[in-house]
Amino acid sequence: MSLPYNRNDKKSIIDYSKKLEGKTLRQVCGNEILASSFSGKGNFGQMLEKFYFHYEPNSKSEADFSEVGMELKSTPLKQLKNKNYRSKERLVLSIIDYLKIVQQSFEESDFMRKSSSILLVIYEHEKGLNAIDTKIKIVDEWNFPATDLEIIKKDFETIKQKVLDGKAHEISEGDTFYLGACTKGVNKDSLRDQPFSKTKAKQRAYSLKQGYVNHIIASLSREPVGNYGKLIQSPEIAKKYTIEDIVLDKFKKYYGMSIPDILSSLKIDINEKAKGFFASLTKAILGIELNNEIDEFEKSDIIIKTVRLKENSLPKEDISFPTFKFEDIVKEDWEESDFKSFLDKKFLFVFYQFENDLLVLRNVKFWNMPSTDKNEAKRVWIRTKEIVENGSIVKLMKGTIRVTNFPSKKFSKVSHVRPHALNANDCFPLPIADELTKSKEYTKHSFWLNNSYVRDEIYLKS
DNA sequence: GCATGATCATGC
DNA sequence: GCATGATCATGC
Repeated sequence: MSLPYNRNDKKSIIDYSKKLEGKTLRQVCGNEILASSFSGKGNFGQMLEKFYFHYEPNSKSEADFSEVGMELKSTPLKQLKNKNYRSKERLVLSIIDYLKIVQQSFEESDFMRKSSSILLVIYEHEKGLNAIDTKIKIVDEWNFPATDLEIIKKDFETIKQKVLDGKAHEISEGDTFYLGACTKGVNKDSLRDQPFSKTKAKQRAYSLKQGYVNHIIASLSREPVGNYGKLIQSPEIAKKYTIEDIVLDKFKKYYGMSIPDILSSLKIDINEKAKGFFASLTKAILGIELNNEIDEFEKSDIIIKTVRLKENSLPKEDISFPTFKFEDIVKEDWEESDFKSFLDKKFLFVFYQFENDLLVLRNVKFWNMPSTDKNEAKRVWIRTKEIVENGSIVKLMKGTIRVTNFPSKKFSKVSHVRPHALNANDCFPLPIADELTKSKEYTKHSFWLNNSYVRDEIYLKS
């Protein structure tokens, strides 16, 4: 069958694909799709390959357009409340073969062979709309800039090293910066062999972090979504140093210094009372202009947490996460839960400690949660879900005092559940009315990391 | 002095 | 109007 494009000519493929922009699959190949077994309800990527590009969806180890080494990928956008578009999810690439990766260099890796050139079809996700009717917004080829590729190469080496250490089962997305190793499979529990351990490991795929996909979308649409300042100015620097090296190096100069001393040393004046004071101070130390975002952190989905330690080294506060909806948690599985997706990220902790009334910079740490502690967080999450499912939120203590059954600090050393609301009347609806109070709503709650956990496992751990 | 529940302040 | 990070109040 003759194709409407030439597989040996990259430009021909791109030109043909560009015709998708502004259209839906129904508009460009609706008749074929409706006549097929998909009947308009298939997965967007599969329909795109089969009915627009006319090849069978496959999971071969070569790129989809192997003749020109270009891989076809589609990815959804979501619209924010402020009408701006962002990537809805990470971009999942090829499966990581644990047996092969240990023998591959980055240059000859599956990642490079399949994903160094990507033809991206970016479409608008709308809840309830069939994939055949979603509007295609941007179509273009993506190649990684040299600096990003150096960072991705280091990410690849990090993943490879974990497999070499017999720790494929402990891999986490938070291990790396731009290139992640995300779980993948129909069954999330699907397990695979690894070469240097008898423990089976979850199947994982190379993936680009959601923040990195946002960066790609902004670049391709030529509509900058914000102003960015860079920590790394050239591929040569990216080759020589990791993001971690650079960040630690910038902070180290100020270890032991009080905030007023750091401010005067930086020769800047930031309002110490302002809400974003610590975020501004971090940017200033990193040499990023205050109205800019940190390019490398945005692309890496890094969460910065500033912690103020008391003189006895216990953080003054626990660390909160966004409130969860009671109606959502009962529908979620742990693997897909919002809480887990936070704990899978990479964190940058900045520790200050009180000395009398002054805060002194102690140190900074990149951190992501070890898998054993994630199991502990899972236990907290499951207990919370059970309580909401059973409608057993409130209980009586000593016959009169009302307390919640939610997992407290005593339940787990890692995490607990606590109110996070404007006041006690600031509520979310309950899927099942509370047995004791008969109420169909309850004060907004969120998951917190225990301050003692932050002290013992993040601050004090070398 | 800490755990738990409650609330505040800011900025988008 | 609400999310988010920060802080307060009380009782053990």
